[in-house]
Amino acid sequence: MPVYKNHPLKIYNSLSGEKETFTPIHEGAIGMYVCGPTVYSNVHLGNVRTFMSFDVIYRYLMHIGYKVRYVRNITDAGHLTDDGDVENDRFVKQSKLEKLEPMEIVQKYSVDFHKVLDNFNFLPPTIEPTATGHIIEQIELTQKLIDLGFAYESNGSVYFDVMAYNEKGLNYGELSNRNIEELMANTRDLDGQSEKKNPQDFALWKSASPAHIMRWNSPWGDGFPGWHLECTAMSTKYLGETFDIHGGGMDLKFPHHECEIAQGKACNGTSPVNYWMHTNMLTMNGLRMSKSTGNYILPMELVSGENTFFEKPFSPNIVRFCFLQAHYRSVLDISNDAMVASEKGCNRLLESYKLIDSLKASATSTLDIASWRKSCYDAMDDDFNTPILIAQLFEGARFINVVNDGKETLTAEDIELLKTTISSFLFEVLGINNETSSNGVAIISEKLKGTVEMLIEMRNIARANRDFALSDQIRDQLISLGIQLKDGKEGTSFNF
RNA sequence: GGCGUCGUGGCCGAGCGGCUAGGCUGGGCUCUGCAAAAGCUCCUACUCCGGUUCGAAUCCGGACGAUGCCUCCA
Repeated sequence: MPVYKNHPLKIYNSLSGEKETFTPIHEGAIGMYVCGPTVYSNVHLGNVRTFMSFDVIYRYLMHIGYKVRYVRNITDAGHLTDDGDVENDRFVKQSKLEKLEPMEIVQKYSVDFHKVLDNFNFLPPTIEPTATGHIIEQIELTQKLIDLGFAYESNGSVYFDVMAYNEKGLNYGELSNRNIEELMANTRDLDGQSEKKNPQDFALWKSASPAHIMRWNSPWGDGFPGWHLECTAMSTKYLGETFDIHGGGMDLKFPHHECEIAQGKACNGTSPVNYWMHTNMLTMNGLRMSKSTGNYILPMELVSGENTFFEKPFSPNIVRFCFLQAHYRSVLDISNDAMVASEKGCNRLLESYKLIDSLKASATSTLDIASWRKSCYDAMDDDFNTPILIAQLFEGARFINVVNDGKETLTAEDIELLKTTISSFLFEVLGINNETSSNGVAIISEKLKGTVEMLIEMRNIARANRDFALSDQIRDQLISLGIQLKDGKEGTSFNF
């Protein structure tokens, strides 16, 4: 029997507003689509949190035996800053600012995006399609929507007709709980909206002015695709007309995901997605991060320490651990205190794990490892509750420590079970990197290691001679260099 | 104004009708030449006001306060 059979997954579905028992369309296989970044600037830390949530979801689904096709797109065209103004193409705007070609902007920030994700130990998606690579599919979809009476052409642009959609008994607004009449009443008039029949109509294809560099030929003249359409085009192509999971940030719910549902239903008559998942926002020091207010930090600035918000650098491992200590549907606030707390906690987990191979097996176990292991799975099966999983891992760390102290006993089989459970959840599922040292710095040099060992030896001689002034001097000077000596029963060891 | 979400101990953060996570900080203990580090251990909170219930942080109503979306945004 496949492993996932033992794991009745519950997923909170944004569409119904309830936790639902997860049933994939195809036995044993899952199609998952997550809206990727628009590569016109550096990835936002909040972006990292969203993608990290889905990274862990992807990892867990595979861990319990599912075959997962994970599609995460890259938006490299068509994302306007203002739907009404063609000249607000993000890429064109940014290319003028940086004096680069639009595709140089795309390349620059795609590279940045992947670099950050590598640093944070992300698994790559199985397919990472780009909008510009799917222009033909988007043109075809646009044509289909026109043919079916869901879209109209106007001045070389094509818009989705929200009223026509609603008149056919389909319900625009079902995901975000919006009422179309109220939407109309509350929409501000924007410049350039005149070519739309209705302010709620959204662009499927945008006509490009002669000055516009990013342009493709279409039945309606030169132009570029609308943002909402690319996700429908790519998800349909790689995952089918209806697929299992679609994810993204909370703020994409409306209008982006709402539009995807409308496009999918209009084209295929069925809702494109069975389970909608939305991650919540990340705040810093209690405030929303935004460039304009200055409450803003780049992922790599957090790692390098080159910023004014945090007193020290934090390794990607610690950031990952911190993010996963909150549930993906909750707002998470990061601050110096929160990061320091995460660093200590994460290190405690990692340090205890190092002891597991030296644990002595006993004839009987006084701890119930099997039921503890089950509670780890229960946590993840309940809408991917990583905070509870982490709490359980701390319980596992305690098990190691009390057995190590001889206060409890474990059989060899239970020790092995404890080890594989911690390692599969901590490293494989949560994606914590076990290769780095406690503060995330890569392996120290042999020379430095030898030097510190020599100093420890000299200090031990001083201690044997009761020359505590000298021994304490060695200890204190090393600590001021960031090298922590640890006197234990087995001698002295050290930590960076 | 419309549609949502949320308010938990010093801090972060789960839980979401009874059994009251976890981390950090702080106290105690063990270890130690003394420390540090580490380990064990202790510290019972749910914005306010009503209501439902044998029983509410958890459900319902209201107030207040935060916050997201409604215009690009993870």
